This record gives sequence, structure tokens and C-alpha cells, in this order.
Amino acid sequence: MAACISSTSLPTAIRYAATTLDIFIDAIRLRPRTRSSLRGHSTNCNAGHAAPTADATDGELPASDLLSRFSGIMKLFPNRSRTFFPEPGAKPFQSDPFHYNLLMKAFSRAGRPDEVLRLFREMKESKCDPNVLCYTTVIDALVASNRSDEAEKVFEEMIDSGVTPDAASFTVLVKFYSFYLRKFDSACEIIRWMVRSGCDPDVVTYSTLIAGLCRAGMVEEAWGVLDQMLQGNCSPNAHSFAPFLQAYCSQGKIEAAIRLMESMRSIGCPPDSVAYNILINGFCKHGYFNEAAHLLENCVSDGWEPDAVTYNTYISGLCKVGRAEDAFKQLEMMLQKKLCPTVVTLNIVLDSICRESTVWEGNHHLERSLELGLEVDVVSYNTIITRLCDIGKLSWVLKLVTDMIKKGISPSTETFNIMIRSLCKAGKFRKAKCIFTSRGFVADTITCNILIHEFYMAGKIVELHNLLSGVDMDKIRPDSITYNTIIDCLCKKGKFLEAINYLRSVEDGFPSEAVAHLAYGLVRGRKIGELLNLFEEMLSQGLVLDGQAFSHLIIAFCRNGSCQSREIYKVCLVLDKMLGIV
DNA sequence: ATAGGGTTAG
Repeated sequence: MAACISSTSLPTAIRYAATTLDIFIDAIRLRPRTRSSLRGHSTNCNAGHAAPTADATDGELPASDLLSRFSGIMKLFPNRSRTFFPEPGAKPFQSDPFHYNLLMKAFSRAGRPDEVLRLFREMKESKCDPNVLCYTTVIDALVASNRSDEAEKVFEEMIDSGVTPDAASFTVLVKFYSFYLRKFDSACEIIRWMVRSGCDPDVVTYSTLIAGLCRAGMVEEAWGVLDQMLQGNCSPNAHSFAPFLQAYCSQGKIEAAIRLMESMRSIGCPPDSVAYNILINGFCKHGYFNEAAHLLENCVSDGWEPDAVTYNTYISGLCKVGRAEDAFKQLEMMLQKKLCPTVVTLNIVLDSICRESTVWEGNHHLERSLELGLEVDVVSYNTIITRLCDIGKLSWVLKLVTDMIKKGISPSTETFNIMIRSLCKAGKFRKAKCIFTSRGFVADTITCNILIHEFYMAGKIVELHNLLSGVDMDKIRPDSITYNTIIDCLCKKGKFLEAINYLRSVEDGFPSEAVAHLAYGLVRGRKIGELLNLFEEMLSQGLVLDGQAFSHLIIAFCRNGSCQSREIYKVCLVLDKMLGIV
């Protein structure tokens, strides 16, 4: 995700923040306040909410000692390693491809493609010829930040300068087409090109393609790739199966996931901790807590070791269903196993405190974390900001944004998305627009989805159009939620024909989720004939209607109260259509 | 070293 501020150096961030915050301050009609004046303000906004008074902020809060227990645990890990983020403008220790690559990779990890490009330019200017690894790092950084044109240019440049691409550089392109663009034909074309260049695709190449297919819900096609892989004498590993587990778990097909784990064992490719973590996540998301506990209890005999992510997953699952006390027992288990809680663990706990107790308490714990020297990141702030937005405390949001910048933590696109959504929900569209159009703010797909939903439903269509016309649509691609949002909005406004035509115009054919949304909208709008025509059209194109469309249909019928009426025969007609009976 | 897992926003 592109950061909003293109440089992490503190002076630059503050200079930048000054311009953004001016707009923000103007937007919510507040003058910048000092710390003490904010405290004074807090007593005013106490009414109805358990906002902290000056006393509460300074002393211990009686309601929960969650964080003190947490920080007690964290203190047992004094030498926790922190992720290394280089300063913008950093120079390599030595001017050779190896050291340049090392630094470029660090910037790529930190989500700073412009710094990667700067180093890449510097390399070439200082006559230090980039090797395959350097080219691959640059292409990967560009792919990860959705800058496809530039990535392709660098690939061409690599070939033009006589550097032979290896499996890794081709695989980065496969990742781009498969995982990011979902253009699987192009991804396969790259693989054929690889073979022609005498560079056989390896297990990473195939696993990358499998990951893209599974993420797009094309599990059958992914199994096809696995077959292709076996035919090419390339053995799958745990990476090759993880995307299948992920797909099954996200679709709630827990049984299928368990069976796959067993198959992995029987073919001599036993599940590793990542596979178990995916399964535990699936268990938690679908309420199989006993099974998750059982899996952890038997880890030794099953031959795997839980890691920090395992516990973060499980703790988060428990917190989400309100079992904070059980979550804490797991945190202690984590400690017993000498696993170090991470900033993600802290964020899970912070979110839980905000939901279980109050956002004020969450905020108090965030401040305590800082005092205790615990690692805090942009997600910690976003967590608190989200809940502050929920209860409409925009002045506190401003305070937090100011604080995080002072701490050297740049607000992310997410931070601004949270605020934009909140301002729209409060009817403050002009203010939301100020943030959106402020210099340096990099909108993403989610920003656009929020704007589409909020502005369209408020009838501000011209304004929406103007806002989105300023967006570089090559860099922001609509996703499945964009389609669903647009279809829902059109249906809710009674524009059924537009909704149908919009679905037809969607590039990926008829995405099943979008079809399901349209089916729902049409039934609710009592446009059964139109729906049947649409299904007819899809079936004639050889497309398959899935169960999702049908379940949306049934829900819509029930909500309309049509289940008791004669219209129920229409449902049967639709079902027959879907089954291909008529 | 190019691939898979956990936290916040639609």
C-alpha cells in the first residue's frame, strides 16, 4: 500500500503534515490546540461517553488491566529486534551491485518504490552495472506498488542491456499478472516465454500462479496448474498448498481444508506452521474454537511448532468473539513457549480493549505503550482512530494524527480512508473532499469504494464524478467490492437497467459475487423478468451460475415476504434455470 | 532469494 507521505524522514513528514493538517484542521473547523487545551476540551465531550478526565489519563484505569498485563509480558523481552527501515536518501555501504541490492530490498520492504528507483538510477549513473538480482528487486518493488508500466519498462531494459533474466525475474512478472492483475492468460504466456528462453519454471513460479488463481476463486484451475507442475517433474512444497488451504478456509469449507492437510502429510509434504496458521484462522473465523484448541494441544505429536503468528491468529479469533480472558491465557502460553509478542499482538489487544471497554481506554493504553517503550505502529493509531471516528470524536482524531506524526509515524492511506468514511457518514462531504484532494494523499481502491458508496447514496453524483475524474485509474483498479458497491447503489436508486448494463461492462465476464448482488437487487426491486433474462444470457454464453447467486436470491425473496406468496414459483423457475432444467 | 499465514479502512 502506498504511503501518503513519500518520505519517512521526520522533518519532511512534519513539513508535509503541516500542509495536510492545515487542510484537515480547516476541514473540521478546529484550531490547532495545545495538549492542555485538548484535555480541557475532553471534559466537554465527556457527556454520554466515558472520556478520560485529566485524572483518568494520569492514573490507572480501574476497568481493565489488560495492558499492564500485556506490557508485563512484553518487558520479559528486552532485546526485541525491530524491523530495519532505512532513512530516505540512504547510500549503500559499498558501491557494488550486492550492497545496492541490499538497500533497495530494504526500501522495497518499507513500501518506498521511489527510493528504490533513486538507488537504481544512482547505480547506473555511477557506472555500477545492475545484475539480475538488482533488476528483479526494482521490478518487484514496482509491481508491489501497482506501477505496471514502469515494471515492464525495467524488464525490457534488463533484456536490452544484455542481462539474462532468471527464474526469479520471470516469477516476479508471473506474480504481477496472476496475483495483481488476474490476467492468467498473460501469466501463462510468461511461463511459455520462460521455457522458450531455456529457463524452466520452478516450484516458486508455479506456486505463485496457484496463489493468484486461488485468490481469484479459481480453485479448479489452480489444481490444473498443480497437475502441470507434477508432469513437469517439479515437486510441490508447503507453499504450493497454502493457497488452496486459504481458499477452502475463506469459503468455509473447513472439512476440505482438513482433508487437504491430511493429503499433504500422505504425499510426504507435511503441513508447516503457515499451513496450520491458515487452518487455525479458518477455524476461528467459522467458530470452530474447540478444534483450534485441539490443534494447539496436539502440536508436538503432530510434528509442528506454533509461532508468534499462530498465537496472534488465535488470540485475535478469541478477541473477536469477546473471549478476552481466554485470549490472555493464550498470551501467557505464548510467553511460556518463549515466543515474543509483536506489535501485531499489541494491536489485537488494543482493538479488543476498544470494543470491549471504551475507545478512551484503548487510547489510554496506546499512550501507556508509548511510555513503556513498546513498539507502536501506524496500525495501532489507525485502530484507535477508527473507534474515535465511530463515535464522532473528530477533535480527538486530529490530536492522534498530530501525535503520530510527532512520533515519526506517517499516517497511511488507511488512516485517511478511515477519516474520509467517517466524515461522509456524518454528512460532512465538503470536509471529506478536502482530505481527498489534499496534496500528497494517495488514494487507493478502498478510498474510491468509500467515495462511490457515500457520495452516490447521498445523491451527489456530479461531485462524485468530479472527484473520481482526478484519479489515475490505471493505478487504481476496481476490485470485486467496487463492482458490488456500484451494483448495490444503482439498485437501491431503482436504476436496474443501468445495474444490468454495468455488470455486462465488467471486464472479468460476470463475476459471481457481482451477479449475486445484482440478483438480490433485482428481486428486491421485483424485477424477476429482467433477472431471468440475465440468467438466460449468461447460460447462453456457457457461464455457470453458482450457489451464491441463488442464496442471495432466496434472502431477497424472504425479505420481500414473497415466500408465502404465489411468487415463490418464480424462485423455483430461477432455480431450474440455474440447474439448466429449463 | 522470486512464492504462502496474523492486526486497522470499503
